[in-house]
Amino acid sequence: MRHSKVVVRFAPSPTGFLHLGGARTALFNYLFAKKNNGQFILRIEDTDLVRSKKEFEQDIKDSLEWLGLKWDKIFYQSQRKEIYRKFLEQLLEEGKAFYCNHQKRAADDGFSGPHFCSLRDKCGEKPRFNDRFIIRFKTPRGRDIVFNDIIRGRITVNTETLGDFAIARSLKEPLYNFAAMIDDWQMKISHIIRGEDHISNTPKQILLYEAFKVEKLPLYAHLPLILGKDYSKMSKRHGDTALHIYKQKGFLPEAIINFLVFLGWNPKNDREIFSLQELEREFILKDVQKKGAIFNLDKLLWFNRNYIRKKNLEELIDLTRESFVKEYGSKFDLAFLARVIEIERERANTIVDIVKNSHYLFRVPHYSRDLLLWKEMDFNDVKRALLYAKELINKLSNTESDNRDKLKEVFLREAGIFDGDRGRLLWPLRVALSGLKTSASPFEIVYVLGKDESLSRIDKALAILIT
RNA sequence: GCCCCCAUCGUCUAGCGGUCUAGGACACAUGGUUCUCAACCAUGAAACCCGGGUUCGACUCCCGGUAGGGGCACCA
Repeated sequence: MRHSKVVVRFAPSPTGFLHLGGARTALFNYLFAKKNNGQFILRIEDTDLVRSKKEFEQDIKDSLEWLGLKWDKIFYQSQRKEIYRKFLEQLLEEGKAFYCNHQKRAADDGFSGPHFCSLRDKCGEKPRFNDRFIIRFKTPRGRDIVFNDIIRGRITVNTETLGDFAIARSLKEPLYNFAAMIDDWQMKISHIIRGEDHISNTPKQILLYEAFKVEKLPLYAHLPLILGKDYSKMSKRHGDTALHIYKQKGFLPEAIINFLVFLGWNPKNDREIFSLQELEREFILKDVQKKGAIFNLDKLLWFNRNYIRKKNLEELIDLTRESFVKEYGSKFDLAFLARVIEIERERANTIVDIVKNSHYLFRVPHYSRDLLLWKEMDFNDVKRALLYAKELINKLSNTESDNRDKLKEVFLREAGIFDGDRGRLLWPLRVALSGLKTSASPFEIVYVLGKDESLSRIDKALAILIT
């Protein structure tokens, strides 16, 4: 089988931050390109001067880079005005497009639907300069436009439902359907992979290809949308949609990628964890689902936990160091930080959790003395336990207190003598050290805090007991 | 209103006419492990939208309903 070169594009308009849906569209394009040794183009569709913002463009590029989706080329529609103008003039000259000065159609009170303009047959006529004219495509009437969607199969749309759609405000201001088609054509895009919300644009763009007598049309694949919990198109009211928010909340790009690709695609076996590199090999476009998928935060968190566990300590330090400094100041050394992360990573869903949950390791905790009580213990029991713990820690050699496994072994063994209920030693000790109902184990905390700080916190606990 | 798309556990999904007493993952429940939390292990509850066909046989094919989604701009 002969294949011409695969070229795909992700074509966002910089009118908002890159959101999850856009990220997934970009991902599928990227994966398809990689899988087929093709090219992945990023095309910034900034023809709408009013709504397009530099800030959003930057956010899109930053987010894509963060995810690791590198583009091979980048284009800006705002820099291609001359190209659009040339083709617009051609269409006008050939009588395939016409000027129209009809008012914007009201969409508020009941749709009148697409329409065919009464001016469509007066093609050659130049507008008088004091009228406001736009350029419409002269849509052929009563024809079925058929295309074969890679994931949906045959889709048929009759041109009667299209009407004479607008293709430009003026020769200098092309509109979406026109600019996108010209670019897809000129950039030799082989596969157009985009959201389901573009299905209705596809026949319009096909009509334009035909108008220019283009022989080889791109293939289309329309992705299902990401839905909110109530099944409607995901939007702000379903929670965060902008990708940078997820970065900020401590999600790893690996987790986002893995999660996003599984919203609609799977390898048809039980495996769920895939790196981007693995996906580049495994991804099969036609296997993507037709049905929209609901965004499920729990599953994302599960992926994220997975990838946090896969990270080595150095990587996690790099990822969190800045946040730690911001949160707790810079008065700690790297060795200490490494230990903090080592014990807190196990409980973290996000890398922000690692930072936030280790508060008690940086600050001396405050708590009420009742928290020190384990089951039927009274304060005398607590006191005995804490004094015993003090003794234990004092006896610890430096090599012992620096060894996580050794500490665990010692504490677990010693705790065993407390009437067979280790909680009688470990609970009060853990609370004395952490001030928390839930935290890492006391021996892990000793490992992080060291002997001196641990002893000092136990003394504080003993002091609370007396008051 | 018109057009298009779509339909398996709560969610993401496997299934491509008999192997389905419908499999996995997340979430949930119970038990185990355990100083707490997390993790881990075991177990459990949980689905083929409805109605017609086709067929010896339909979750799987066809048609029709219904539900859901998307689109219908001088936005992209």
